[in-house]
Amino acid sequence: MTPLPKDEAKRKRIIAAAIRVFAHDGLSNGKIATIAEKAGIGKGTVYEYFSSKEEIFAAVFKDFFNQMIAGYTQLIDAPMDPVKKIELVFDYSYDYLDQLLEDEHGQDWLIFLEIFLQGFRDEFKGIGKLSFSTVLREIYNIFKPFVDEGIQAGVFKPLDSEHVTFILFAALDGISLHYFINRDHYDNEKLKTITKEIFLNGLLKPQTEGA
Amino acid sequence: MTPLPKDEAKRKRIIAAAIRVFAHDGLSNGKIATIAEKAGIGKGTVYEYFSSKEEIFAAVFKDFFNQMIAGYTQLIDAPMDPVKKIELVFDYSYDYLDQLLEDEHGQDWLIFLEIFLQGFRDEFKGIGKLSFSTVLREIYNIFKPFVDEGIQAGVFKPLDSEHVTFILFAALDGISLHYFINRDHYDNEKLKTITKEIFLNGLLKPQTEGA
Amino acid sequence: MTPLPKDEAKRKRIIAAAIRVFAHDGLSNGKIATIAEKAGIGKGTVYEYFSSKEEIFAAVFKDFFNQMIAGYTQLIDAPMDPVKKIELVFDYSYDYLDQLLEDEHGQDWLIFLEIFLQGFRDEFKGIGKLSFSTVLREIYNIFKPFVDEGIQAGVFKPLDSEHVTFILFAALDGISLHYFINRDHYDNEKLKTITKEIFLNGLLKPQTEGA
Amino acid sequence: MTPLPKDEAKRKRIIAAAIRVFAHDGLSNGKIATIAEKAGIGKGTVYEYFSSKEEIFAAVFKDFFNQMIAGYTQLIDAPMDPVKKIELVFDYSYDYLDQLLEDEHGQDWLIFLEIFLQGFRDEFKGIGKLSFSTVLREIYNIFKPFVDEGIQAGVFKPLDSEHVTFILFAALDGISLHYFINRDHYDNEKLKTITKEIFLNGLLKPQTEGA
DNA sequence: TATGAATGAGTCTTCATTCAT
DNA sequence: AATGAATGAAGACTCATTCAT
Repeated sequence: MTPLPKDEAKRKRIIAAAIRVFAHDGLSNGKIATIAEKAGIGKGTVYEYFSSKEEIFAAVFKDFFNQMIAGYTQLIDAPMDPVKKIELVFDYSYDYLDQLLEDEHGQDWLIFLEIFLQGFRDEFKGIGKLSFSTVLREIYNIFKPFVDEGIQAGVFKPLDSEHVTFILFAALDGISLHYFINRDHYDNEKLKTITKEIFLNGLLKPQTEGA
Repeated sequence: MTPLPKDEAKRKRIIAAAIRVFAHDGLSNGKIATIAEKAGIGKGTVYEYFSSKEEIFAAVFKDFFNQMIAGYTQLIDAPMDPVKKIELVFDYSYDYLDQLLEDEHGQDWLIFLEIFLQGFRDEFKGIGKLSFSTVLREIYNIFKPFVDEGIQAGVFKPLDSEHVTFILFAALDGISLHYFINRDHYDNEKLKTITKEIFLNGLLKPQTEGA
Repeated sequence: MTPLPKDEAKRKRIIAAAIRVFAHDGLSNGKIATIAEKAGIGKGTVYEYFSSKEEIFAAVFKDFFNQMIAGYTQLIDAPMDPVKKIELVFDYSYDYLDQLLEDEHGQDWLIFLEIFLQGFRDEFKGIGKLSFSTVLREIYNIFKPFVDEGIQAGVFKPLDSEHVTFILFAALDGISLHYFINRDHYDNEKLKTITKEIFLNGLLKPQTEGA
Repeated sequence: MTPLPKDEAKRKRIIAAAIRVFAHDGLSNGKIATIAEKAGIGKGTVYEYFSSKEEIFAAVFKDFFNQMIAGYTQLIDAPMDPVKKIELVFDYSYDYLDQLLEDEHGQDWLIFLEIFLQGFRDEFKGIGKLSFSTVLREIYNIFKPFVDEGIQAGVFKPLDSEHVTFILFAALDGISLHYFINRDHYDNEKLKTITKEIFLNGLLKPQTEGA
């Protein structure tokens, strides 16, 4: 029916509005009317760009991961010592969250959980438009190259890099999640230091004494 | 109002049904009618035991964490070398999930995310009956004693145990989450080994050679 | 099925409770559970005495008018000058209301309106168990004898006593109704005086001067 | 929330439908679905114009009294001898009811009682949006000017006009109420005559003989 | 006889979606 | 292309009534 959307900027505005609404109110409780309002357009117009609420969420889903992938990729791309990179990733995660939670859109981060939850469910039910697990593995693999690099260089232990990156990202994700709600009770700098202490040393090949 | 009826078994049945329904369909989409049906009772009867959908969820919330706390506490209680305990906790988590996901109630685990999400949101909005972050810290603290123990014994690095336990549990949680959806792509045994390798060595005090 | 009620006192207690509940909450909003509670019995027991909510209301209806008829009849029965009787009736109505509204059951009087309304409706729909209009005419007729008496004695104008009593009671009813809600703004004694002044003089045969 | 849609005609249709439904079925028993159906619109549309059932009733309430006030005001406004006015008011009330009850919407009048009852209750509970007693006094005061006029002119007895108008309207209201259900048993003309006979003569200053 | 736990029919209300303008 | 009024399917919750104890 609808041939194709037109105004790409408006489409973006809808997605941005949807992120905030879904994050704040949840997927079920987030209303199309609210999204339209926040996007500054009429309720009916939303349906010129997306054929259903579900499709809006799919777009949010895609957008969210694209941004995430872009963020990490950029971070990782710079030529750098693998140890430094890991440190960078952890520092970045903590600081990114701190900055995110500071401003008025702090809650936007909840969209991550919402996506996670819905992604899980859709995958389980086999109705996911995108394979959630595939998207996740795509992200894990961002980290894989520099783990490989570190192993190759003999700095990291010769572990299976696929599994290592899985653990790294999963752990990082969990820490972000918990930091999100508990950051008032913990010290950013201490967490950074200890996190790196544990993960880095866990990864590092023990120094042959005498070396 | 309702001075709570007596049939405690029926109450449990409702909670059990609610876990499955909320996990499968989400908090908003899970219908009271479905819960009643799964519990084998009439729709109205649910309201003899809980005054609202929200209250059912609160009961699920409480029940879930009590079980979780009970599970870990039991695991940790046995007198044992701190290093072994950490190994045990990680092994337990992987195996527990494997077992959980095996049977027909595999999806029940999603209730965890649902609780997480709702807990976050309620806390943000200041309407949480229970402080979600407090409950979480309660769980972190299950692990704290044996981290303390390990530090005391000079086996672990002398890090701040409060922050260490936070990181440990948060990481474990993230790993569980991701393992949940991706376990088909990763090897249980390999993950166990590598996880312990990283975390344990990260925690362990480097052996002074010659000592 | 149910052969016949047994404990007459309990039946009365139920009706008394029902009056208060229906008056306070309305016929639709008044709950059987509340009635049972106020009557100090179990919810199921109510159904041993009345087969339905509607039947309880019918009993309240009957009870209410019986009491009303008894009250006015007693007042009217005493041998007395017809003019004095009218004065008595009006005084009685104001004072009765004042006294009624004083105590904690002040709102009970609302049952009157509830009955009125329901009586109207049932009569319209032809489902009234008792003919509401018949009951009302029964009450008008309590007043008829002394209007007749007054006319006979040549004190009142020779008007049709049936229509006069209708007007008298209907007016009295309206005045009670309005006094009920507005008594704070009007002076009891002034109202009494003026009411009698208007109605009595309206009824009284003009004194032939020179008499 | 709803910035009230524009179709004022539709709003009126809903109110008109609501009057009939509430009058026929009562406030609690009158269903939104029925109102919508009678208004010829969809169930959901009702909520575009009113945010709740209660608000519909409030609108009916306001509408009803506005009409009543308008009716009496118009009647009273014409320059005329105060005695004639009272006669007019009483005649008007009887005839108005006769005409009202003639057509198919005869029952609509029951809404008056419904409003009365609800107004009472709300006022008692202190939840009335409009003060019911205030609205009533507003109506009493429509009559006050011509009572004053009559007293001033020396035609009426020098009674307190505030209390007189209260009694007049209250009595008139009661008479209307009872006439509503009992008009089949009484003669319109006779009632008119006798009513005026009683009230007018009750009010009129006795003619000084010799004058 | 008395009870209250169980029940499901019934109702308000919400909101994604449609469609006439 | 944009809009928002109209819609009805869907769902939480209430409560009169039943019935096993």
